Amino acid sequence: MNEEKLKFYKSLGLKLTPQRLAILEYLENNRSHPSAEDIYNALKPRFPSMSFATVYNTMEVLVKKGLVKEISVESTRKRFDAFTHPHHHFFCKSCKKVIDVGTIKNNIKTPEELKDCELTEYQIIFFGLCPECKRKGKQ
Amino acid sequence: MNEEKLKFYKSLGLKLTPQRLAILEYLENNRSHPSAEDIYNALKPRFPSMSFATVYNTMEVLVKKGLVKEISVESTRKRFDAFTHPHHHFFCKSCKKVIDVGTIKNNIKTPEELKDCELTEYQIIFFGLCPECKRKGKQ
DNA sequence: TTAGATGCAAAACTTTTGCAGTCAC
DNA sequence: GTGACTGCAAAAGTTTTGCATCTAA
Repeated sequence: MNEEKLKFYKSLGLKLTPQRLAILEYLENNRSHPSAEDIYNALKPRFPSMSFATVYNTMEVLVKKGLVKEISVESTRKRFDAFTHPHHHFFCKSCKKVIDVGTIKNNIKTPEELKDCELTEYQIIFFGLCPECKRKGKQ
Repeated sequence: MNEEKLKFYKSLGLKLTPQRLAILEYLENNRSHPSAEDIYNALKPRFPSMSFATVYNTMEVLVKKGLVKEISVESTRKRFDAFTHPHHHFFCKSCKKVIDVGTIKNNIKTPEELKDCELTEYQIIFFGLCPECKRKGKQ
């Protein structure tokens, strides 16, 4: 990880432990929208003593700092997304893969039903089968 | 529940046990997008012996028959929606309430990234604070 | 009569919590 | 040195599973 990034992370008030750096590095090079377990498994070889508590704690901090988003594609576990530019998602019902989708051209207006709400964002999630699962005839 | 509905449910091949009828009735008059526990708690008084297994089993069947949808607004538990006309959702980050939103006027085109996928549907979820939580200054 | 549903309990899976020890700053 | 982080283990919350019993059709 380069100096600039390290400075940036420190400027956010993050205490940069080896575990956190490893998580940040893993997320940087990753568009797979990993679950907590994915992160844990990926880092286990380098940090055999690392615990789930550390993963969850770190992810909570990163979400608070705005570096990571939780996405609600699966209804029974969290998936994390470190690509924070506005975009949307596709979720494969068969293999649970998530694919990034660029922003939608036509702007979506605030619906009438929500005029008294305080809106912070919206997500669009497409569902179906990814190319691989489609080809394999999954459903 | 009227005759017509009963016939309709039977025509789907549903075995209509008292518990199932109660769940169907509960869902019919309900736009709160209940969790499994909400359903369980609502029916417990009438069916003190009912179990979670029955709730989950029934919901699985109803989802398969297309009478109910699972919605992914929370990432740690399922929420069910028995209103099957096309629509979208708002999720209050504070009180977890879900509000129905009508379909969006401008059609959303299939994104280029997904041209090789088999798409079955898309969901739009708005996030923020509902009017009550906004007024109370929640966050 | 019987395929399929129920109820119960145990297990599985994911996330959260408390706390003692440790470490980045 | 100190506040924040880590690791561990236990607990909490949700969903799934196996199986004996029961029941709607």
